Amino acid sequence: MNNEVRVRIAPSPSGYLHVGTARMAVCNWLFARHNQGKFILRIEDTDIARSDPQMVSIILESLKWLGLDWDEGPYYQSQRMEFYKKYAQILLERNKAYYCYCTPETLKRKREEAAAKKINWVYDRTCLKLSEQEKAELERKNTPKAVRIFIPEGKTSFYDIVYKELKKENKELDDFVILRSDFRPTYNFACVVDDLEMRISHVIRGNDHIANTFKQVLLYRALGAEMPSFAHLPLNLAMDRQKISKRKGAVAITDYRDAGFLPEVMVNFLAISGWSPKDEREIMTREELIQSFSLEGVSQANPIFDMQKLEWMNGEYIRAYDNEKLLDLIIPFLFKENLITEDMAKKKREWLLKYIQLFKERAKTLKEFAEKGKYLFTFDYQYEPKAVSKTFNSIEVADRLNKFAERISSLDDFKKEKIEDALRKLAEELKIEPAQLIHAVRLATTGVSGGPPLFDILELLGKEEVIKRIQKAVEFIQTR
RNA sequence: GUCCCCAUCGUCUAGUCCGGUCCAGGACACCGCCCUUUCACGGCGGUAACACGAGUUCAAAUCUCGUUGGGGACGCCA
Repeated sequence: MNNEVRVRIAPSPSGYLHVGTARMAVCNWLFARHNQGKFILRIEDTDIARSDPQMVSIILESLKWLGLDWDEGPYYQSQRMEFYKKYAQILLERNKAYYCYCTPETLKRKREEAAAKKINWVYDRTCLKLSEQEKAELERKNTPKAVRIFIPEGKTSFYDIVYKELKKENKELDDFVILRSDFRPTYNFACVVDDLEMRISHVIRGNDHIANTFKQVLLYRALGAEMPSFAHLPLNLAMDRQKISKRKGAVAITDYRDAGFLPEVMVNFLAISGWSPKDEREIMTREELIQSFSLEGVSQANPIFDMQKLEWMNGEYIRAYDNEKLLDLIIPFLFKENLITEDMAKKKREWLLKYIQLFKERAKTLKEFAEKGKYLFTFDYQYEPKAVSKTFNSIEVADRLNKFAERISSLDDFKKEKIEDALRKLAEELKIEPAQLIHAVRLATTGVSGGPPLFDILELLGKEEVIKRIQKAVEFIQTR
């Protein structure tokens, strides 16, 4: 099984699961599932200072939430140090790498000097030119040393599934460090060693890694190893065409979860951002995505992350969702807003299902259920100022509301049809448009001017509550 | 400063490999109409793009070159 598809997602635990990383995870996962391959999770935590174990659990949680199950791992680079040492040793023995005794301070100074003169800096190979005597002397003094790869002359090229043939002159590259003076590997080296050891068949990652890939190809060559296939995917950008960052809105996948987006929407949306199935489909099930996904269909230009389209898609999914399942997803949001108690969640399930049905066509996110329908859960709602001046514009309105309250108090069966009958009849008697009364009642009982059909709302509120609310409004109008 | 990549409606894209079927198709957003007590949903319709300039060709969104614009990378970060 040498041609088994094995892909990986390799987040670094220096932050939450970024949407960009999540998109890469989605593409890798879809590619693995499409080809009946393996999806491997590897945590790139060689930078101890910037790695946080707590972040690891958030990343795992985020991947699970998205439903991107992995077949192997998580592997931790911090626990694989012997591999990196072993491979570095091989390169050293074959003279493909050499020790560098330069201090980071010296290198930084040289780099800055070069920048000041506006010249391109590559490592000047100071330590490659060291004589045996000089080396012995440095060794005797126990000078810290890093390991650098030796970049040969020539050019390096590789075939990218998305970008086709990519090449670069080796002189543009420098002898980069592969092992730090404390023996920890650098990113490019650890990445190659692990991809090799894990028998990764396809490296699918962001196009910001193209420059790294040249270095990695050189590493594979130096090791005499066979290379995986590469596919660099375009990067999602924020609306201003810059990289998505915290300042520009939600970056962590958990932020989207907390804002009320469905995991299947995130997967669907992330999948079709930068990739298209080539037909007119956009909303696709997980199975359809797996079935149609291919790296050949990935575009080369960086797509902008379109929040409005994400919201639209979330709304589409919500509308298509089964009410029972939807309710279970919404309940946590109701808790968070303190709209219901555990007890109510159990006992008022039927009522909550009706409420869900009413707001289903109006919500773009799960969170909106808790926001738009808030007035159903609390008596402590405010009247929209604009609607007040438009609808509660005379004392007459208070009289009409009182009359309506009287009418409904005599209703035995507080069902929407009956309520509607009562209201229309009253409007006729008062010689006003039913709409006029409807708007007044809506504002009185909900505090807002729009929303689901009024009679459904009233039925849901119940007779006593509606009457109480009308009284509240009447008092409000009278004291204006 | 050096290098790499990209370029179709405001946004995501189809078409580009294998030039003619494209006075460029779909979706989001926007606008209008219908439905309607409202807000939505839904239905119908509309505005809107081949970055620019050369070249090749009977014919170019599609091929070539240049310009411009955008993105990315240049660490003992990942």
